[in-house]
Amino acid sequence: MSGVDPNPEQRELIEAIDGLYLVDAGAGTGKTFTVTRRYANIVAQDGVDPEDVLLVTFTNNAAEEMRERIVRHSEYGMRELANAPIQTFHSLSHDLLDEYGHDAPTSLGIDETITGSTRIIEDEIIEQALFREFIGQFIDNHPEYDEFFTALSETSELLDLIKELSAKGVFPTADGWYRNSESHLDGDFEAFETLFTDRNEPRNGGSKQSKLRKKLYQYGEDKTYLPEAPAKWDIRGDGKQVPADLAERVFEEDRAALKRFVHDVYHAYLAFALRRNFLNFGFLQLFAFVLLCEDHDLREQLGYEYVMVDEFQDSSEIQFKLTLLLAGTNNICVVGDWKQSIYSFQYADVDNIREFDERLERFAGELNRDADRVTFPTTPVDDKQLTRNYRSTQSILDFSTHALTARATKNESLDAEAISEQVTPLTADTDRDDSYIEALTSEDEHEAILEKIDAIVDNDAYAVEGDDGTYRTPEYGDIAVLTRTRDFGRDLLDTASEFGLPMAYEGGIEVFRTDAAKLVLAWLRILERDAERGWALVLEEAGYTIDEAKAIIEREAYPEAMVAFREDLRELETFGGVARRVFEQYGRSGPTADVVLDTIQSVHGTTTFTRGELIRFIEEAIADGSTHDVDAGAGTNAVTVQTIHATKGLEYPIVILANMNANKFPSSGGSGSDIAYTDPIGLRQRKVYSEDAHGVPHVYDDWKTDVLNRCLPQNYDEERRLLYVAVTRAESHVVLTGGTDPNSFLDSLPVDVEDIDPDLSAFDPEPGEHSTYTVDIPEPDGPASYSPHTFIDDAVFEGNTGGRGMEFGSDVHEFAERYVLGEAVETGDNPDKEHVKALLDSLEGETRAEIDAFLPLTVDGEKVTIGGIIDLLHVTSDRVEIIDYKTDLTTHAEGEYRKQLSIYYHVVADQYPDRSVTASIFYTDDGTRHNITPLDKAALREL
DNA sequence: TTGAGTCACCTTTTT
DNA sequence: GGTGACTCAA
Repeated sequence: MSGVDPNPEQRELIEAIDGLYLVDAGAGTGKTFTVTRRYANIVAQDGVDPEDVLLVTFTNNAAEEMRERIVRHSEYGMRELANAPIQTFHSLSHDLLDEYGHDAPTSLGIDETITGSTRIIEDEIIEQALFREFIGQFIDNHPEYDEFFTALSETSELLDLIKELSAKGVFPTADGWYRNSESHLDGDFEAFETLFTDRNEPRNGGSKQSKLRKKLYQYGEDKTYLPEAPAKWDIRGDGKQVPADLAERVFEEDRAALKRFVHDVYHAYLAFALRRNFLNFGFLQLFAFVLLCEDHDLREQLGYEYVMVDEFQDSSEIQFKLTLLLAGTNNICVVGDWKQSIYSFQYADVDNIREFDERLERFAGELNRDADRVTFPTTPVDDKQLTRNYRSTQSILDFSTHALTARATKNESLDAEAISEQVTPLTADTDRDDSYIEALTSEDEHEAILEKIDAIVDNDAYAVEGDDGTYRTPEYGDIAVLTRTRDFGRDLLDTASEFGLPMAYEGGIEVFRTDAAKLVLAWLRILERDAERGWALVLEEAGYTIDEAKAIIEREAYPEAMVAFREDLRELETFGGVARRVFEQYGRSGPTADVVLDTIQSVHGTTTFTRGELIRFIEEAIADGSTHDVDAGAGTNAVTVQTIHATKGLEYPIVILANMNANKFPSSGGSGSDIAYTDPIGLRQRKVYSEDAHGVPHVYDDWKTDVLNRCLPQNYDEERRLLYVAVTRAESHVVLTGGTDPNSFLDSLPVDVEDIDPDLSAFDPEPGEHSTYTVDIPEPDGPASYSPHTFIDDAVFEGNTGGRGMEFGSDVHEFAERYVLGEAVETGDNPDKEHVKALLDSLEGETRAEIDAFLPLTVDGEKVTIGGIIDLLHVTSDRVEIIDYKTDLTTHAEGEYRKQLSIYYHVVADQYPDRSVTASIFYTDDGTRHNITPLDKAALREL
């Protein structure tokens, strides 16, 4: 980092405070230093207070850091700056809506209000659940859109689309689209045609077919088109190119109905969210934007005298526009580095910074169309650069620029010259340059990395700069292993632990997707009900073939040692104990096992989960891929492992960029595309709906969509920027590593790749400090009035068991089904099965079952068959509660559930005439419970 | 040697 | 859905 005095470039920026500035601040150029000094300089003026200066960051941590550093270098203290607008776009939007936004929704024709109690939904999983609830109701209320829903494979695609639209400033009003945002939905044919033509150029001087024609070879493969779809030969033509008029044929399509559908879903979801008193991050900005657009007085009153936006390459389109609405003068300074834009999946738009001038002009024009909203001149924009790098050596900086032109695939054509022209070269501040830049591949990449780390540590040749500027030999804590994927980091961590090398993972980890967690889950399932899925995994782990395992499970002739182990486990009192014992048995002692253990212990420590509930918790965690934050304890001398995304903004003396493997990095398909205006933003009907001769709905693929998708080129620019970010984290040395199938980045970077055969037989790392972990456990779902013991999935809870529940797994369900179907099935002394059998036997009338429907019931003397078994029947001495757990409203609608529960209600009420019977649906995702007023028998018969 | 067609393999990041 | 290794033909 730069010293106390700014360098000339920095000084120039610190002192240039009036006017429009676009600052290209490369990695390690002292950006935060400069921004905080500039802020101090601005507020040092007479008549300028911190309230007049808006400083936007992208994370709350960054905002706090800014605040602290400003305090150190300005006359203002922490107290005076506590309320200064140094914050993220999201928290700023939140504050604005809190104070002024009560009626903002009316501008979009929504009669709901935003209040101080409106929650911000941060957890994606929770929002998905709310959206599912919403969409279930929407489907019920809008039968006219059935055909669109039939054509969707996942309704969650709609949520993704809505979030993307809100990030791009496309909002629905009561009967149309806000301002001119509809144009985004139609796409830009000219831009599309340019792409199309480019991709349709024949190659090798005209002798080779165009990329597009080759791509269209697969046209129609694994697809079902309607008969009017053109044939493959018609699409591809017979020359080297695809017929030029294909662009028009696939682009021109009447999307009016589709737009109406998206509009209505979008608008209804906004209303639903407000009615349910929540907003997501995107909607926060959406309403803040609407508020600032509509309320001219507020905007003028608010208009900041100075605005600075840090990390501008991470901003989205709506955030750019918010910046313009928030600025009262042209004293705007945006600081960033397009080369470090790696968050497109969070709707960051790299063109905000790359094409700043053009966008500024255009956005200001759009905002000023019907009123003077941007009252300051948008030119001239003064470009500034920070080019002195205080982090890395010159050879690392030079190497890093090659990352931006590295080929992502073997045959990728990219205009290296054009890219290089956009790169502002950085100059290292240090004269010293004895950097190693190396690359290695190995059949065992993990072990090769360990060997390399061992070779680096305490090796004078890899000296690193110490705090005092002198050079010293490196230790574990100087090294970071960066990877594209979490998976690789996690596995590497386990290998390191196996060999005793101190290493710590930092960031979110999918604890329950680890092998260790899956082993614990398997044994829990075995303990619970000798579940097949548990035994299968355990037997496979022990080396049995699939056929052998099947035979063992079939005959329930489990290996003796395993049965003995199971009985051992049964003796243990806590789940933590079970997990620990399983890890001992399997020799799992690595950090991943520790995290799993910690997580399980805290789950059990903070709640009173039953074993079945714990199983379900783990199953859900696996399905969600939910992550738990893992942090290395401060001050530990261990190698750090992180994903590249997690490492942004940090620096390490030595960087090992691992997992340079095909299909992993770059990931297949690249990371998001830059095609915002040519693409009609996902607004393509993928499939067409019709009915066959029997009236059965059929879903067809839409040939135009298929072709259109193939016209859009793959874009690996962001993957290259990731590579760039990784390399520029390094201060002194860089090592790239790959496995047996290295990626083409390795081929095209100017570095020799050595294939090595690691030998760790004599490996004896110094003992380092192993890190400790903290694990965040989510609160369990469920209403407070219910003890977790009543949450028994697939269970019948009998009063006469004295309050103890029994849990039925899928094998019990299967038993129930086959029993009803009249198959000869044995309960095998399984108490659960006997219990179910008793229940089924107790039902009056002839039982019958159909495929996928296995609990036969009699209502009013008539046989009724319904699919699915009720989740919980809670029987006590004076009441019976019927509870059905739902997480998913997409397949059924609430009305359907009401019908099902009503049937149960009558059956149960008949069986227990002396007790009060209630029926309710419990939505496990948001923990709400809805009581169902049962339909009466006459109404049921109608149905 | 070059190009068209065919086929097996793999699929992420998180404020 | 995309890549790259493969086969076969010119």
